Amino acid sequence: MSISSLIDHLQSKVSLSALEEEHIKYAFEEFQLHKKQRLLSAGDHSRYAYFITKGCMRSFFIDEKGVEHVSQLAFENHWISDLHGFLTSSSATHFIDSIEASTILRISLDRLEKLYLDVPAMERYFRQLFQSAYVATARRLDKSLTETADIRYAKLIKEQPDIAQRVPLIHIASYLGITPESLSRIRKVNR
Amino acid sequence: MSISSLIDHLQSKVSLSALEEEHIKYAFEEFQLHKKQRLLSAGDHSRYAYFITKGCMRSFFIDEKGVEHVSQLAFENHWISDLHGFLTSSSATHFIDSIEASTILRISLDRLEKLYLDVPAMERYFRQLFQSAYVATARRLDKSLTETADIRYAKLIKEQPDIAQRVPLIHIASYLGITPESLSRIRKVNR
DNA sequence: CTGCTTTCTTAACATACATCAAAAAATCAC
DNA sequence: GTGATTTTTTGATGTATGTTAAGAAAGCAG
Repeated sequence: MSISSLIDHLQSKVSLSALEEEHIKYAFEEFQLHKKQRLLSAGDHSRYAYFITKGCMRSFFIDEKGVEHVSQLAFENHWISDLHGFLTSSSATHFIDSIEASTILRISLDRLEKLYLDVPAMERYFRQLFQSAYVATARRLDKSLTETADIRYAKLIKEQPDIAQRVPLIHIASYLGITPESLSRIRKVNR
Repeated sequence: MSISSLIDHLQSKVSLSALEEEHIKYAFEEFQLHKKQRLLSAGDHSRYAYFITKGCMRSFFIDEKGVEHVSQLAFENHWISDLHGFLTSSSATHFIDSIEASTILRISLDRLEKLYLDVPAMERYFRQLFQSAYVATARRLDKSLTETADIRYAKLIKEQPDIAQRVPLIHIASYLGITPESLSRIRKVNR
């Protein structure tokens, strides 16, 4: 069962009693996605946060010119969601698509808030998760304003070598904030 | 007393008993900074998180070429710190300077962790704070990779008109990831 | 396997912003 | 208030990356 991946992941960060595990298991629903399937569209009511137990997902938005911009790339044991919409129970600004066939666990905001009360360690887990996510994003922002694209690409691949294998160039380029043509040129030079 | 600004701010987000307020008051130390004073240098042990009750601060790092890059601009009722260093009890990557004369409350990691246990609402407060900070930073990142500097400047000033009054152009430019010369030209066009 | 679609590469040219330099304006220290 | 320092402005020129276009390569459906 895919839920045990989530339990293992949570146990690696905070400790949980058997009863607490039951509360958690009860709060999530599991489902499958095949490759390149849409999970959420901008404008949809953003009801759920998603935990990936297998596969690879991306979130992106579409600008006024109709161009896609990838905001997140996420693999196993990571969360993906339209957080702003989810946390404020409003509509999504971002799309979420699978890149590979994936197994997902989802939780609604109601259930998550209930879980914070039943399982205080979950509040701790999410405080730490958001802390780390904030620090990581702040660093990514520092770099995006400071370093040239070729350096950002080199560091990304060094930190997450998976990405080069599992994510098409077109999405990596978008994640780095450059065009596929530019990334293709960057790759050529480093070859 | 400046600590009451913090208590008011916390009460606006979570509810606190009189006893809990006492725990909080006990955990913080207050001090003053004059204009353009250094609070933390890169390489220092990053011992504290700082809450601004009055004034204006910036955090920045210095790249290999010796150029400053502003990461955060913060006013009253906001936090500023070298979060990575603070949370991992390691050394700071960023500098923190006052822009205006400021009144600051500081808390050490030890005391904060104790506070999480004595005052569970603080864990909730920080979970929500990091949640919001993460969402805001993720949006800023989306924009920095997508929009041109003149649009980012226009939106920044629209969202935080204070900044144009209280922060020198040189630091706003850096915060936007452009040179002062470029921001000066952007301002000229919109005049 | 075969045609169709998507992804990747390459090239010529365009543009946003950086760099360098220097002067004007504002702020600060005494 | 006066000179020194910092900040802002302006101009000339350079560079990283975007845009447009088109073909090559890879992946996919039947």
